[in-house]
Amino acid sequence: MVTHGEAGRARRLDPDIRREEILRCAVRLFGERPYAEVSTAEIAEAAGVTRGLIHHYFGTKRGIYLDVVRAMVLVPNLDEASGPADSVRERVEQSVGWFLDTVALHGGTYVAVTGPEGIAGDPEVERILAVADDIAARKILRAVGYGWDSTEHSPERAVLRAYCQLVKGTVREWLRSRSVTREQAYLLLTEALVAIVEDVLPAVSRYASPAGRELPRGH
Amino acid sequence: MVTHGEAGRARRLDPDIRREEILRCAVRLFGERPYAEVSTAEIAEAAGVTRGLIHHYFGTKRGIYLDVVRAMVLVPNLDEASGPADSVRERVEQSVGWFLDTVALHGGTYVAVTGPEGIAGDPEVERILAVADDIAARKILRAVGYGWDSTEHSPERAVLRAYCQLVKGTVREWLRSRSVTREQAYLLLTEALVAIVEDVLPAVSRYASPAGRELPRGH
DNA sequence: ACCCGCTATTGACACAGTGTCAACAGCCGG
DNA sequence: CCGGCTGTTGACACTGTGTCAATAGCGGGT
Repeated sequence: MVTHGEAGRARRLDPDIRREEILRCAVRLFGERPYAEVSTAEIAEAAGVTRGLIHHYFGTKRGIYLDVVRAMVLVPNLDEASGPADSVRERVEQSVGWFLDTVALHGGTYVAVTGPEGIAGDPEVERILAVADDIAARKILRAVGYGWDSTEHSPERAVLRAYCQLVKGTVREWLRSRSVTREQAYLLLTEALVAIVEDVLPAVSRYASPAGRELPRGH
Repeated sequence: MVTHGEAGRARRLDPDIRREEILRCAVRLFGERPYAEVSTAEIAEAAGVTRGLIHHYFGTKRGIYLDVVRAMVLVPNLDEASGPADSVRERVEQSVGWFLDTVALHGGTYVAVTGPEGIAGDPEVERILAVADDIAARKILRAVGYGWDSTEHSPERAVLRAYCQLVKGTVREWLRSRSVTREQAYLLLTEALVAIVEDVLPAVSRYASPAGRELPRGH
């Protein structure tokens, strides 16, 4: 069952290489099975090293999982998608199409990590996912023409972060349950985003910032 | 730190009562902290019993957590919301408004359980959440007039399940981050659902079932 | 080519938390 | 008052994580 046939002592490698190799195995395992059911011993065996080395490089099991999540969630880069497009709808369609193609590459692990089944139940994991959503939200805002200065706490960004949840849910229905086709997923995400951009964002921007109302004085 | 001042042996109670009491404590603890950081010993202490009793009633830690998730996720009952409404938009607005009010009651724990931070990484947990989403999806479909026979695998239901993710994400932005107001959340969920009902569902229904296309011959 | 130091890698240890189970003891009927 | 039923306990075994001094592979100096 050992991926690497190496039975004896592991070759002495450059730390970066070794770390990379271990991470690759961890990504695969955490994609196949939920967090609790993957032991550090298993990761070590898959990587052809001993358990001690895992902790040497990543500290704790949570530590290596955080790196796995980071690796999965920071891969997509929406910037590449922005081609020449005039209407909001065209830009939306380009972004959504590009995202679906990208996420299809990493398939299972992306779904497992972003969904509820892979998570360790750690605030740090939540933070990483939240940061990734916020980055995505900012990029989407820029892609659809709402590129002005929006703070992280602005309702515009918040709306787009919520939209990211719709995206994840849709990808799950597409890749895991296979209850919608890629075309149907594309349709759903496109129409929803168009509705958000055209109907929700303008109205939301007219409201005062909720933080500004509930916490009037700085502090 | 013991919630119940009872130091000595716990009173002999009716199993249903005891079970209920333990579950109440577990709901609170799992709402405050992520799964991994809550030990069975802690739940036992909070409930004023010993750890052995927890396992006696719920089998495993996972077992009690599953019951917590079930309790949280099956509370909302969308049927009550359907009042006299003519247009699709009115029905959508009623449903969304009712849901937001309901979920506000359970606040923290609902968000913790449905989001990625409370989960244990168990397929069973995923299944419970999926079932809850599917129930909600079916109810929404019925509420907005798509009440005909839709199988669990139908793209219509899948689209609504994905919408449930948007709902959760929005509730999180509202209750946890406080980056949107209830009105903004209401607006987002309403517009998105209207777009789904009016634009996405009709188009999705025209497509052939994805399972039918990708798995032409049964198995 | 040899040795030597650096450090990647190991194996054994300690510990926390879960799950099991026979024994105990509170409540109820006779 | 006593005997059983069963809710409840405490001790045990086990799995898996995290720590650390000891080991051994590789490169550089001579």
